[in-house]
Amino acid sequence: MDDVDRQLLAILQQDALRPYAELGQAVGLSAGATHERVRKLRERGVIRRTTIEVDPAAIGRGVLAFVMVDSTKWVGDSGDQFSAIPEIQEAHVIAGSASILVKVRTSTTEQLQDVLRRMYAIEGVSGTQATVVLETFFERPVAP
Amino acid sequence: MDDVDRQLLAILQQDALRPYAELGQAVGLSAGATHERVRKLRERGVIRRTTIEVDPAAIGRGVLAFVMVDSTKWVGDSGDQFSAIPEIQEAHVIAGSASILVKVRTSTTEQLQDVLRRMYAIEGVSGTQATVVLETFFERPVAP
DNA sequence: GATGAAAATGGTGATGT
DNA sequence: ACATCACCATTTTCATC
Repeated sequence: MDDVDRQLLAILQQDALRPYAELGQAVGLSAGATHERVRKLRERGVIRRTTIEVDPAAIGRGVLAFVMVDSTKWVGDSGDQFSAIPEIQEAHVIAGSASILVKVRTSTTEQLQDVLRRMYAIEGVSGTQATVVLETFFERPVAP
Repeated sequence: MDDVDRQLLAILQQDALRPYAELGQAVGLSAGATHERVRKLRERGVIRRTTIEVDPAAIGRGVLAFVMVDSTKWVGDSGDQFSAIPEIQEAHVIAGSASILVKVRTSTTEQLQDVLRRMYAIEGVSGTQATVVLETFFERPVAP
């Protein structure tokens, strides 16, 4: 993980389809050497996968909300329960007054309400506190 | 935006490097037609870009926190101020008691503290409430 | 590790239905 | 809007340094 690797990651985050020849030119390496670098980054798991960024509004997910989930029981291993709700994009165990923080995307606030209902059905969940997003300033990849 | 488009998006989210021939086979189209579909999805902005998913811990961003930011002034157009802090991965204007919610990734909690310090320097910011993530259940693309 | 070139593969565009 | 095909850029591998 030297500086060249970090540069490659930064470029690939912006456009993962750039030819190795161009990539190499940007970092001062041959296409072959660049290919080898990227291959190893994948192998080591630094690059988890190549994916596409989809506009949430275009696929009927225009409403974004963060929900703090309170619980009475230990919910540290109920990740699958949250994963079963497709509208939940992220779920984290947190330190603080609440237990779980989830990021939810729905098409309407009614559907958001329905997601809350389904979360209450999870064993141990005793409360939710939803925060609706009015405007997203930015969402970007982690800077290497 | 029919069902085929949604299928294509779902597959490409998992692996954006799948050949068009394979993609087409999965949805019952020729490689050429599939290529055309994907091209239009890009053109329409449904697909924003193809990118790589990087393991945060591997690039020294092992600490994840969500921070509620309180403010005394209107901060609805200070997105650039937050954007200037590279450790901030997301920033949203929210409804509720706080004004802004940001997602921060740092290598240490000391560095997290430093990010809070830099946020206080933003005009109008009057308080922060950080919630540190202990474990991430999952983070996944929005389901089409 | 990096290089450079050869071989395999998939992207791209024209044409026709 | 889709299928087929031909061409060319890119990926991928390998011998070499």
